[in-house]
Amino acid sequence: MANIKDIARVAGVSVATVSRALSTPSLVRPATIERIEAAIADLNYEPNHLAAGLRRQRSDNVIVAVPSIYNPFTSAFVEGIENVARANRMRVLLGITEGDPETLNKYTSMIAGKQADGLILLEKNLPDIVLNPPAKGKMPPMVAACEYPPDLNLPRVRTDNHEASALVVGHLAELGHKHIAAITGPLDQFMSMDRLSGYKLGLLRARIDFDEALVAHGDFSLQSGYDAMIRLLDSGVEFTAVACANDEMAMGAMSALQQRGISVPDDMSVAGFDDLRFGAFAIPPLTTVHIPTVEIGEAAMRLMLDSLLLQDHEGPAREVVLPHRLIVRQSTAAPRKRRKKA
Amino acid sequence: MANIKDIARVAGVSVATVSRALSTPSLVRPATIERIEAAIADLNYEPNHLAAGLRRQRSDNVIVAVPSIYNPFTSAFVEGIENVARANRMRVLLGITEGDPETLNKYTSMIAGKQADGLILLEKNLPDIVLNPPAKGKMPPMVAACEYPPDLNLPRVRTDNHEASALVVGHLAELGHKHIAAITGPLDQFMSMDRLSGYKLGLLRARIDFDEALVAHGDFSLQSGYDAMIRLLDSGVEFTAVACANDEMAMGAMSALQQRGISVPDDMSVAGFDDLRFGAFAIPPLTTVHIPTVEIGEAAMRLMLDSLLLQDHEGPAREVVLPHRLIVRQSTAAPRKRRKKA
DNA sequence: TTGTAGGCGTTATCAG
DNA sequence: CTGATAACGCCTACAA
Repeated sequence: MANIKDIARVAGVSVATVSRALSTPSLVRPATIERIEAAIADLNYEPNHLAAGLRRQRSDNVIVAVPSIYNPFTSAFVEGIENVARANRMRVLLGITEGDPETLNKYTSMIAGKQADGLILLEKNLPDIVLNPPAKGKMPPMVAACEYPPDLNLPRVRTDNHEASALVVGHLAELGHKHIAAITGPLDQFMSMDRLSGYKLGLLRARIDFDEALVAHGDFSLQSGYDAMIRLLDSGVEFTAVACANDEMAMGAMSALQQRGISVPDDMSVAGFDDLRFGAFAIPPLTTVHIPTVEIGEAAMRLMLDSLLLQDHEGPAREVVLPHRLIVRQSTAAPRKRRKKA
Repeated sequence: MANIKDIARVAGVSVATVSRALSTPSLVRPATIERIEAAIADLNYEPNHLAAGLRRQRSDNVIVAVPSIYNPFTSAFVEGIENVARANRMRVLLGITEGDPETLNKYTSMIAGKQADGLILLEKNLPDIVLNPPAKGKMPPMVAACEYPPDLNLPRVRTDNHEASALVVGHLAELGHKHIAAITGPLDQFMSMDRLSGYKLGLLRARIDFDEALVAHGDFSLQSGYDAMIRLLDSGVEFTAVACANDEMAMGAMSALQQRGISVPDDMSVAGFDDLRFGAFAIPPLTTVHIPTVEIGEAAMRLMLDSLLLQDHEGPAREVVLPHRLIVRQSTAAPRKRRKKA
């Protein structure tokens, strides 16, 4: 493979000039640039990114830490991140953790090892380095694109899960529902907790008492939504609506209802969260909260670019909150009069 | 940041020994290794991957080129690729192309530029370098994880879309359907063509005449499945079953049918393709063909690792074909007797 | 506007 | 088993 020296020789200039022609063309005479470009085309030269990176101490990669990418919710974030990265000559290194904290820690050390310049977190876990900060100024650039404890001083982008969840419950209450169940996500995630507390807030605003028996826990998967709905149904408590912590569980729940012969929305209203594309084509189409997932990814990557530009990553971190909005479709409706369930 | 020289000094050895201790510990006396490890822990040393890469002329990255990752089908592949990459100390660089051939070509030149060691293709397009091969031995390592023209000499992994599609149609015919429609993918993709020709093969085997009027074209999206079904319905042709080229379109089609008051499977059987998780929870649960998407990704990455080990990438390329299987759920059933549609 | 030269941090070769 | 040292290819003062 040709290198910068070869180009210099063929173009009859020094390597410095070639390097400048490539990175700061304004400093080089146009005629010289032309000769250099001809040589580059001739020799099929491609700058060695490893060598440049070693010299400049940066890899132009960001790691995205995500438990799994095999679901529409997280892959939307990643798509947004990649969009912005690509537009800024950076690359996205996929860091799948499978929820393992040790794997996550490896991603932070990859930054020290110059395999990447920063880390975007889409994970319930936090790397050790956040809890045990190293010497000042040694903190790797990090951005959080999901819910974390509020006292955490990290640039972050998110939506207001708390409010959004209350919004859904408000919608259900407005329709006239008095007994509104919830299917939550795994409670070791801040996002799930936020959505659950939003559910409680929604009840409070509607002056409906919270009833522990109406809360079932899932893990955000279709199957867990199905299972949670079956448990709710079998428990014998009365309810006419259910607010699910994401669309997948809502669709799982609808599947369970259909199997039990309970009609949505006539006998049961179901609401989701996230606005996956599948929800619009569910049967019936799913009422949900739109979360701008791709945009969150884009904003996260922009925050990362900012961090990379800044000298130190100390000081109060920026927080970007993106708007959600309720999307009412046909899976929610007013409850039937005096409906009783076995 | 500490470097190998610092470690060498603190441990009282030469840099060569440190390097060996890290990469080939068997060549170093255990006691020496211990001293080195102590120094590494002391100084919080992390090997500089850029420097190592420059020296060894490899980045330990693979690019995966994919039109978009924001859908369950492609993200499953990528998940599989990452799984195997991670287990082999390699990283996945996300290369989203948005279907743009120029972006794809950039990914091939990134290999020349040592940003990555190889390219895994999950794209309908082929990079120019495949069609205009450079000098012998200069071909970057590539693996195809999707359908391409059969004469293409690239290591590849796939399923038999042709047979699988015929299998679905066979299932429908066996149920007694005589008028089986098809909703295809975009016909500029080999995969769509394969699935379409499999549909024709299935008809042939069932001794059913092919009818152009029963074929509607989509683009693999939910919306396009919905639209295609509406077109089919509005065209006035008679049919009692539809084989869709993927699950998303099948679910879009079911949504259209529901809206038109046509019952699945009583009035219309619907079959999908891919076995997305959503299909199992669709209403009714979707009959489909299981494609081992994650496994295909894993196999593709293994093929890539093999390519990287081999000196030259010439000679006949390996092909791995993974098995599919029909999954019969409730969206398909025998047609109603003497059913007529307006 | 251009050239010279000293690293960036490793690995690998060659001696010992 | 260990050490000295020459690359790997580029960038960037500093000089001209």
